Amino acid sequence: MSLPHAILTALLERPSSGLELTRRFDKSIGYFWSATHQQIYRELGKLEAEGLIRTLPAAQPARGQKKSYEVLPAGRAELARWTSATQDPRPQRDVLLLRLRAAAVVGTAGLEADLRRHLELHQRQLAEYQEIEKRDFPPDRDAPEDRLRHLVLRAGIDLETFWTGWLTHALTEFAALPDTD
Amino acid sequence: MSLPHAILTALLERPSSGLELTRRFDKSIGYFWSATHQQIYRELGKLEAEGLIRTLPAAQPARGQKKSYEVLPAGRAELARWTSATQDPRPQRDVLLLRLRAAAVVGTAGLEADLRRHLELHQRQLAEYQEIEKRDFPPDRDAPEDRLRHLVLRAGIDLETFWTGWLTHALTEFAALPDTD
DNA sequence: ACCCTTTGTGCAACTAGTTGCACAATCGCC
DNA sequence: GGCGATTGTGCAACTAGTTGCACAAAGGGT
Repeated sequence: MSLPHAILTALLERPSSGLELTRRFDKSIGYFWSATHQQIYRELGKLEAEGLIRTLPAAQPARGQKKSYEVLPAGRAELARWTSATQDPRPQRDVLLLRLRAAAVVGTAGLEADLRRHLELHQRQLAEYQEIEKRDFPPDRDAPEDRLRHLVLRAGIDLETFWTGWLTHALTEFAALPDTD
Repeated sequence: MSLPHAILTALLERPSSGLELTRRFDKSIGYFWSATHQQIYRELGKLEAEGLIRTLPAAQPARGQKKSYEVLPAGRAELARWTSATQDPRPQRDVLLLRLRAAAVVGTAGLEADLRRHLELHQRQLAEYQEIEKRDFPPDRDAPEDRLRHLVLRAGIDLETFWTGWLTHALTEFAALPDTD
């Protein structure tokens, strides 16, 4: 049950229309919570029905007509409740590790190329994060919200650093492996 | 579409019944792919219907009667195909990071306790992995499958190391923060 | 005036994963 | 020999996320 809360957070940061939200999910928010525009529209409908958000004044009713939403007090309260409630981490699921384990049984043929591709993707992502860090978090900034946002970005950077490191190591291991087929 | 392949891998490592699979998913496999017994039984049924696995000889038909499965050649082929096929990483989703971002907007009240709890969980997990590493991967072992399995375990260890480190850092940041409510 | 692209909203159907429950066999024990 | 715990299999209903498509409005070019 996290998508509605992701949307509430985004709308609190800035009231937006469905498409604007979609774009923001493709960028910053999507770094740790992704969603398609279909999901977002559906969820906006629900949130409005529940009275947690509402459309901004200049409300055109028509389809294909821009419609912006803002968060109501009830929405903010719900978000605060959710943020502070204890939650268990959701179960791990990582396809790549699963494939590696499968490769131990059926052979590593073909896997190396995809590892290389993943490495590139993670390197690119890491570079992007570091760019953002340089741009948005110069060493002097330290308002509380900035510190929190920076913390989140650090998690992203450290995670990508882990993946690039691990994948690099995995590839050198692969090079040393006999060609199991 | 990874659960069937996780099951195929597990069955290739050792033919098992539904409940045995469930236990193994709770342990080693569950470290990067988790599933409930209900999911597993359902999937076993599908895999059998598709001709990728079959029940072992001493087949009791009755309910509440143990039933073991083994992988058929078609199943092994499918697993090999899947392992080597290129796949995009699935979208990131991390609730804790999302909550932190929400906290930047609605305040950090209550979050700290849960961060502490998560830290403990990750520390415990890390200790468990390190235990396994010491037990199962003494420095001399290096058959190809062992190297691959070790690689997977290293990923687990490094990930947990990242999380404990990051959470520790997050908690010191929290301590320095004014009490936003 | 017409068409094509972009922007924007949305429904429907499907796949994957979760939760809650039911029920059969077996084993130990009192 | 009946009773409760454990082992084992499974269905049904639900929630979350994905994929494929439809359609309306606005702007730009020719």
